[in-house]
Amino acid sequence: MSTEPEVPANRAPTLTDVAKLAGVSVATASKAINGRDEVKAATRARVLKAAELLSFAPNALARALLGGRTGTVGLLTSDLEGRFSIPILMGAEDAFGAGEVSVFLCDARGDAIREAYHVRALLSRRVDGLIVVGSSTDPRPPLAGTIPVPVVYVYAPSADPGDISITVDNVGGGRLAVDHLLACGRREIAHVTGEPGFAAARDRAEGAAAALADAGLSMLGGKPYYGSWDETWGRAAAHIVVEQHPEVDAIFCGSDQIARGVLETLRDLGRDVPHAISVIGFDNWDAIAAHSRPRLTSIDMNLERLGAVAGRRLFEAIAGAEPPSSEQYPGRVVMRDSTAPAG
Amino acid sequence: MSTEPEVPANRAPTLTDVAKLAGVSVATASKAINGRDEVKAATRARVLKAAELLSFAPNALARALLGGRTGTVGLLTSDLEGRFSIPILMGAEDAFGAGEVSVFLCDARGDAIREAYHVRALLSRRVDGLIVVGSSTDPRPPLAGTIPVPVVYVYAPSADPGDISITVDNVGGGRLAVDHLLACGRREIAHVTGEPGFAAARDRAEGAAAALADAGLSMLGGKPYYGSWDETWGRAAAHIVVEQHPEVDAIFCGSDQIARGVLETLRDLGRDVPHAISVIGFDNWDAIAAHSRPRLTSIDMNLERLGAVAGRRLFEAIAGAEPPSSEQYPGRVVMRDSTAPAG
DNA sequence: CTGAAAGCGCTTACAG
DNA sequence: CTGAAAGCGCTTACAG
Repeated sequence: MSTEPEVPANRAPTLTDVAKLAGVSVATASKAINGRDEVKAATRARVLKAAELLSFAPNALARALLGGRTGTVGLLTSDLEGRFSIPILMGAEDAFGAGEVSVFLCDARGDAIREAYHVRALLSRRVDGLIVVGSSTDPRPPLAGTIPVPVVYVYAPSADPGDISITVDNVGGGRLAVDHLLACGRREIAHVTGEPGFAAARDRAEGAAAALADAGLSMLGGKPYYGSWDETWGRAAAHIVVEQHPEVDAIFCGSDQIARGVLETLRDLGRDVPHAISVIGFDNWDAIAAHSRPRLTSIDMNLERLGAVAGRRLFEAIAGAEPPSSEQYPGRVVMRDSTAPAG
Repeated sequence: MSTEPEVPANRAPTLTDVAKLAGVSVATASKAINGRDEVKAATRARVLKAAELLSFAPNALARALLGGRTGTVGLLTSDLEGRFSIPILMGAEDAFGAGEVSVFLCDARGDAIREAYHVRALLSRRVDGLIVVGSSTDPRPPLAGTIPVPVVYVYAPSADPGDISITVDNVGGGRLAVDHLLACGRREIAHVTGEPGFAAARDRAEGAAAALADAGLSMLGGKPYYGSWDETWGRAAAHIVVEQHPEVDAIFCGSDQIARGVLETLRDLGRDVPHAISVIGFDNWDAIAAHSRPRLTSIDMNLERLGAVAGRRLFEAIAGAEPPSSEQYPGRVVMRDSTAPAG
């Protein structure tokens, strides 16, 4: 007849194949491979060599079927395009990737139906937990239905205060920006920002106002210049501010794109940035901030850390730890060349 | 004694629970749930109601253990940060998400060790296939080791021509850009681009040169102005080009960031864009292209489609179709305000 | 049309 | 120290 190969070519080698090749039972092979210490050294060596020979990789599905835990989590984003999701996602992936956890990525595209569909699929794959990444800092509705595994919301908090949400401290971020300008000796500070419909805009403005109040000052014009998040508004707003308040010596912008527009207009007007007028942005978006003239000082919200924290909290919750409560994280100032003491 | 609940509270309901509640065998419950037609309508109804009642979701792991296929694929990126990966990833996620396939996301961070580690993990989770997303268009080494499932490389081709690679046609993209400028009646065309160490730079330049040659023209200065991919180089290069070739009437830029810098310098110099000089970029990066002055015409490489194609090809390969061969996809011109006929 | 039995690849008490 | 047996949750021939 034909020669009988130890292992059929067309399928992944199983523990049975390894055991056969090593001349032991599957039970023993299992113990050897998993480093249990009730195995004679010589036996273990034989098993490991056999596994090596067959490039055996234990079937994680079979394992999961037993253990209860699968070592997988779902990462649910509502908007991959938005650049805020990406660093968060990287942070989370990193927090897990270091361990034994694999991450399912699902983009709901901002659609509740798609989201529900994805959740269903993830649950049927028996993920150990879920991370929900929002695309704005506004609260979002909690996941529909009863979710039998821990869930951590990140960036956008869940509207249900009972849920675990890891968010950015935008009020603190606004404070940070203004405190930096104050440290540069600025007193006549305007705030140009995005749409007031966004919590991010309102929160940053609130923080800015509070920092100014603490210094006995108020915002130039008495309130923020609300508009949109882009450069076009930044350019227009700079014209308005300079005209209405020629004494302006600093502008805190709600985004780097706005700041970029402000910078361009100030350049067109021949204003000296950073000395006559200092400008600080928000987001620390490298592509925008690192190549403007001058290069833009900005607030970085440490989104990658945020993702990593979310990953760790989920991990803890899965491990059955005390359900962690919600947390807010502050940002930091990244100095470039658009802010400096008056000179 | 105590009341006996139909299902213990603390674990996911199983098919056995459903069967018990419906008063049938697990075999019958399975058939009912899977829509096999050897089940009496009334029985099926009872089973479905029971499943509904328990919010039963079939355990995908157990299913996969049988069927051979898991309905999962691995998406291996080398650099999530790079903005090229994201649209590709969205396209792929979309191609799969529509079906029954879930996607594992792994970021190797450009590290071969991490990559090997992730591949190992994915294989032990028995993914049905792998998509490898590169971060530049330069060929990359194929995955190490023997991979027992289909692999599709996207954006960066595998260095092994026997592998399936889905890539962007950068030569064609360079052609497209120059053809557009020629259509605008331009004849004195310079090419400012990034580092010559990148295949993307060389390929686009090659396409540009070919299109010019076809029109009986050659590049202003005889060759591309190579530099770096950022705005700073764009600004510097524009000065150089204008000085060396005052007759310049169009500049093809190897990236939108370069183009943005070029635009700024031309503005500083008082040159009328698009009429005196037309400028076209590459990448169609909205944040950069849509807010410049004037807004930038650019080549879009349709990366999301690229990802979707990769997803479909992998799908076909998994289904056992003829191993698809490698493919290259052209881009398209996205008109904004920086190119126009001379006026 | 329905159900008892075998089996997917593994791990874990439990004997020996 | 080693192995036979049961079982994780499901599906699929095979009887009835």
